Amino acid sequence: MPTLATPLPIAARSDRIKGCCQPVPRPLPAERVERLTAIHRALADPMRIQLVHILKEAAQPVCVCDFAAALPLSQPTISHHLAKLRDAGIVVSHRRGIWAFYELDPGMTAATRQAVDLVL
Amino acid sequence: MPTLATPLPIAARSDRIKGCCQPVPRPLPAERVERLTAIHRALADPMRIQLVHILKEAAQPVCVCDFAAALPLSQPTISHHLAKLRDAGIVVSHRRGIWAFYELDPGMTAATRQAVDLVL
DNA sequence: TGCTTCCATAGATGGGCGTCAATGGGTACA
DNA sequence: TGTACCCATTGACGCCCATCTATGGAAGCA
Repeated sequence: MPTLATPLPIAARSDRIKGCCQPVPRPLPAERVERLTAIHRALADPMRIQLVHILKEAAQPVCVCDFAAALPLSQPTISHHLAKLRDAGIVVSHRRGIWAFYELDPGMTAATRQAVDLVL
Repeated sequence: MPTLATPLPIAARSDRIKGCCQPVPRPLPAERVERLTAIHRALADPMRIQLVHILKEAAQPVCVCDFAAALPLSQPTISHHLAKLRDAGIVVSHRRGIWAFYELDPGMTAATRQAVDLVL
């Protein structure tokens, strides 16, 4: 039962059942954890960071072909990353003719917005 | 050469070399991208989110055995996650006797701090 | 010294993820 | 109708990661 102030002998843990030092706070709800994890997982890739950076700098929605011109990735891979960002609620897409344009989701969650703000 | 205002015919792309729509901003420096990716990758796991949550709630440094009591993970796995958080500059550890205590890194980067603030 | 306890590391394993080539669907233009 | 072009999806491959069991190192106590 180690204590920062007065560490007790190891043997003095007769009342110990689980843990040893301090009571642990109630864990975060699973749903909340899942949302936080999803946000970070979506941004835990260098190429997706670059995609978000491009979208933050752009004044207008960005065509997929421009992402392909800016990054050393094949077109399917870029499409894959953009889909990940869309599933995470970070970007939205709309087609115009044969082209697909992406922009940061205006209805982004506050937490998501705060995570995106880190990209700069 | 699609434009949002006045989309041009596909054939009208005689000057196209790479890309088609708008000029893309200069990509973020590789070092900056690496740092951002590392922060998000460190938090892109549900158990590490819980670890950070416990540390945010705790008034004192937390013993490893308390993490083990709070989470449904084996002790080596918890040690593994704590090492990941330490490598990311999120937590620091110090031993006291046979125990190891962890706390949020007081010298955390501003960006890291902002990411940790999301956990609640 | 020997025993116990706590924590970290090593090795192994299964699953998830990033990437590409190939393919398909859909739109524009002749 | 046919052709060219853009984008998304699929399948495959390789790598990283989360997890466990087993082991080792370090400190306290008898």
